[in-house]
Amino acid sequence: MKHLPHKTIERLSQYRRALLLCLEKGKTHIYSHEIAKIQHITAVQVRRDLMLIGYTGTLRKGYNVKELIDLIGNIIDSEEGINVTIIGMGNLGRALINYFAGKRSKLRIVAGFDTNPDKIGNTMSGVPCHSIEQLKEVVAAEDIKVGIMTVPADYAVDTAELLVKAGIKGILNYTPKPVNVPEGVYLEEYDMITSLEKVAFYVKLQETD
Amino acid sequence: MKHLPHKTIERLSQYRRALLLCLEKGKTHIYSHEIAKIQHITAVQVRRDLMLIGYTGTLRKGYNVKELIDLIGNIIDSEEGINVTIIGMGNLGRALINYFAGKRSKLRIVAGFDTNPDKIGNTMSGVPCHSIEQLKEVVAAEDIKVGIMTVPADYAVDTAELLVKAGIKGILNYTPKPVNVPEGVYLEEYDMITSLEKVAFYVKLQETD
DNA sequence: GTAAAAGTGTTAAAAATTTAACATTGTTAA
DNA sequence: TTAACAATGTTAAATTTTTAACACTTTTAC
Ligand SMILES: NC(=O)c1ccc[n+]([C@@H]2O[C@H](COP(=O)([O-])OP(=O)(O)OC[C@H]3O[C@@H](n4cnc5c(N)ncnc54)[C@H](O)[C@@H]3O)[C@@H](O)[C@H]2O)c1
Ligand SMILES: NC(=O)c1ccc[n+]([C@@H]2O[C@H](COP(=O)([O-])OP(=O)(O)OC[C@H]3O[C@@H](n4cnc5c(N)ncnc54)[C@H](O)[C@@H]3O)[C@@H](O)[C@H]2O)c1
Repeated sequence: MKHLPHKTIERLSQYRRALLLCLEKGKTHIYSHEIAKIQHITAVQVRRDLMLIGYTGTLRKGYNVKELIDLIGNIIDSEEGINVTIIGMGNLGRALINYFAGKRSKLRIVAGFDTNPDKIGNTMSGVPCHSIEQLKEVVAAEDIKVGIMTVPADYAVDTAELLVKAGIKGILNYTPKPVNVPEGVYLEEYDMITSLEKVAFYVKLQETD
Repeated sequence: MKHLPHKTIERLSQYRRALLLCLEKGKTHIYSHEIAKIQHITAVQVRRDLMLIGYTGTLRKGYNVKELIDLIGNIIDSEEGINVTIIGMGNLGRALINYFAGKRSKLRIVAGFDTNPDKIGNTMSGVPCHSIEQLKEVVAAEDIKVGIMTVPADYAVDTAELLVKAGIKGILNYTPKPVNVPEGVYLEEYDMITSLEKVAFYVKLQETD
């Protein structure tokens, strides 16, 4: 397996999420078309993705849920796991910490940062909130690789720069302000407004035919 | 203009966001390569998108920020605006209401719904919280077209069904549980875990070369 | 025992998206 | 005045992503 398409990476994460639910329900095997239905894609695409990662199901019984979960883990997780931090423990930051807690054993939110003195020193859902001043120090000490940005938009650019300087290798930016990172740092940005506008657009489109 | 690519729609929303910031800063014109830089894409792609919507800039001065904002609005917004509701006024729901409030004049969050009696009857950031029992009624009365789902994952499927039955035409699902909607209802799903796993994957990839 | 059915895996084709190439045109400066 | 420049707009090519086609294999039904 040399080079997985970006879209395949995303789907693998989604397949795993779906498979974990199946496992909970006691399902041991699953067909490509079942996965496809859940994800609103085609069975061919599922089979193709699995082909790319070299997984082969049992003919006529489909895929072994447990095996597949493990294989996807081998591919997208890093063995030792990855430590993550959240910058900006406001509404969204807190919601995210709460949401992520314990969701994936290989993704650990180990620290949060803020500038508000009332928040610094507290822990939220088990995650300690540090002063942003200590970013570099804590990132090094805790071997944090990924940062999630949930600071006010006006601080987005500065925060990204701080993260990069602290040695972070990946940034997930939830502020609506695009930031720049140097080569070697992976950046993902998401704005909920864009998603909502997209939905609104297609609703409008459907109405007017 | 017959058929805009899905990706172009997303980018138009992002261009507008960037342009609005420029406008605030008093910038009247902008070059394709400037927009491109902000969005981490190429200038060609920007020009191509604008070509698709039939906007023509002034040679050597670039694009008129105000004009372009208006044109993008004409394309992606609906004239009368669209009323939106949020189902599940918990951590994420509240954060979203707070975030969206007043962001786009054509996207109005006019109601929220919950099952928790302590929440029903209150308003949050000016948005009234109704009982989920009243969904159909309020959706009709307020002419709500789009629903954002932030209920616990276990209620996602039922909630989607309720929304469809109430006559909603577009759903933005932030629960990690994929749902199904009939033809004629536009569905967009987003799971933050997938984004985080993607970032983690590319960080790992970069480390191991 | 054999044919039909229902899966998987893979190669090939199609479609969507991005990138390149380049013609065109105001602007600037020698 | 005119050549160089730096931008846009557009057609064509390349790339990425999805979909189709189909060979193959086990199970099931008769
Ligand atoms: N709330 C949402 O649902 C939502 C959705 C999408 C995007 N966003 C974006 O996420 C960001 C946060 O939104 P929110 O609603 O949580 O806002 P918030 O004001 O509740 O939280 C921001 C937090 O960041 C802290 N902060 C401020 N400056 C900081 C700095 N320089 N370094 C570290 N921490 C700092 C503040 O003290 C606060 O705790 C905003 O950019 C917002 O646009 C929010
Ligand atoms: N918190 C996050 O950052 C985050 C991020 C991504 C996804 N999510 C997902 O979003 C959803 C909400 O997360 P949260 O952290 O806000 O949870 P939460 O428990 O804080 O909020 C859920 C809200 O939904 C209400 N509710 C429960 N059943 C309902 C029903 N049938 N109809 C209407 N309302 C109902 C609850 O009363 C509560 O107010 C979950 O599915 C979660 O997985 C959350």
